[in-house]
Amino acid sequence: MGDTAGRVTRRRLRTRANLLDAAFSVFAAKGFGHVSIEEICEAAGYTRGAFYSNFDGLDELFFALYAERAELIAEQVSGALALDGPDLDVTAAVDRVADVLLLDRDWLLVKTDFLVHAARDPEVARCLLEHRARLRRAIADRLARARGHTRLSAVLGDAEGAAHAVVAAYDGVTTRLLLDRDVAGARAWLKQLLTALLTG
Amino acid sequence: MGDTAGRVTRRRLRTRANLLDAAFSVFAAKGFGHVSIEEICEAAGYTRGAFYSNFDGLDELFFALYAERAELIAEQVSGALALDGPDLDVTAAVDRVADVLLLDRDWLLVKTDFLVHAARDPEVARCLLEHRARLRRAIADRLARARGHTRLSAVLGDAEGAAHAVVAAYDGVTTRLLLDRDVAGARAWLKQLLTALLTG
DNA sequence: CGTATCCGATACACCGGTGTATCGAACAGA
DNA sequence: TCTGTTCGATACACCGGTGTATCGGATACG
Repeated sequence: MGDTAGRVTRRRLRTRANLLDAAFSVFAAKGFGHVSIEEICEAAGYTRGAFYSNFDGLDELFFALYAERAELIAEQVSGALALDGPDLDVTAAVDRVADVLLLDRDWLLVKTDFLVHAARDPEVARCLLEHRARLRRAIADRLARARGHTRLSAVLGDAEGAAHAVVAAYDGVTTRLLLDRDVAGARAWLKQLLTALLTG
Repeated sequence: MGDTAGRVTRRRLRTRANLLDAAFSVFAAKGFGHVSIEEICEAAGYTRGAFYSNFDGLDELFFALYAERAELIAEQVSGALALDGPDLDVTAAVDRVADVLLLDRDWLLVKTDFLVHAARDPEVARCLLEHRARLRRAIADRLARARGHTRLSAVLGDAEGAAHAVVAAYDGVTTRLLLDRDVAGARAWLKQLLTALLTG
């Protein structure tokens, strides 16, 4: 915590990372709120001593965990969006983004847990909203670049509106995937939905 | 539980209902998984004795609670769909349904908690999927009836596909509403999305 | 190497929730 | 009103997780 000027400490980083990894699995399996600190420590092969030395409590760990993974995903999405030249068709980008977004069911589980958490804590909600806004902006930019080629549906308004729709579609498909566990189907369905929305 | 042939019991029904009502508020406020049996009892004005006399545990109560409310919503939606004659335009139905679906934030919170729960328990998931399928069928029927008037977007396929899209849009907007708490905005946005999807 | 520092394991006291068994009060039916 | 049954309050034993304080071994650095 109080990193006033402490030594660099190599071991600490490893155990912290191990705890985070273990926590991810446990959270995905049982859900935040049904997980004890001890469970995580056991899964990681440490004792509570290690935990309290690295985190203030479950909430902080959960938040750190989410932030870490969310950042990772965001980078992947940005990468997938920026991949082709300035004026290729949207459908290719849609394919790549859909593949990235619906990669890992465990991540969707944790993400949804975090959503539920944020829904009850305005502070956390603001943070999540900001993160989503960043993603949305990336999408909107990409859509704007493609405007010359594919006319966007007029009902959705500008690129910002269309980006909102894309995110909504993603969230909707996520819900379905959480229930039926059909990743391939979800991807196909997401692509179809996005196509319907963007090339309407 | 073991209602072999017990007397009709009038008081029991009231306390059970009271417990369910209180549980709804508590679950909405804190989220399943952060709620103790005692909290619910306290909120309802009973002791654990009453609770264990009516339910086997938290899970059963939560399930009963969800089933009760979900049934209620389903009826309201069916009503909103059936309201007009056999061949009015979809937009009116869309308006009414959107108003019904995004009525109560607390319900969305509990519903999402339940989703998260179902996502980790195939048994529960099957039940939820069935419930969703029933709703979807009602929507598909309604859309099929309107087909003569408004041509459905070809990308979505038949009425079933379109109904899937409607549900996905609803889920997506729900997510957003959970975060920004803007009910009016969410409704407007849902209507816009559905319009874009159905009249594309 | 030596050593000052850091990290994480161990032990301890504590608390809140759980589930059950029991008993008095409320209630339906005659 | 009387009575047998049901409901729910109370009391009890119990457990699992929490957070802290302490200590020995690991680690970076001179």
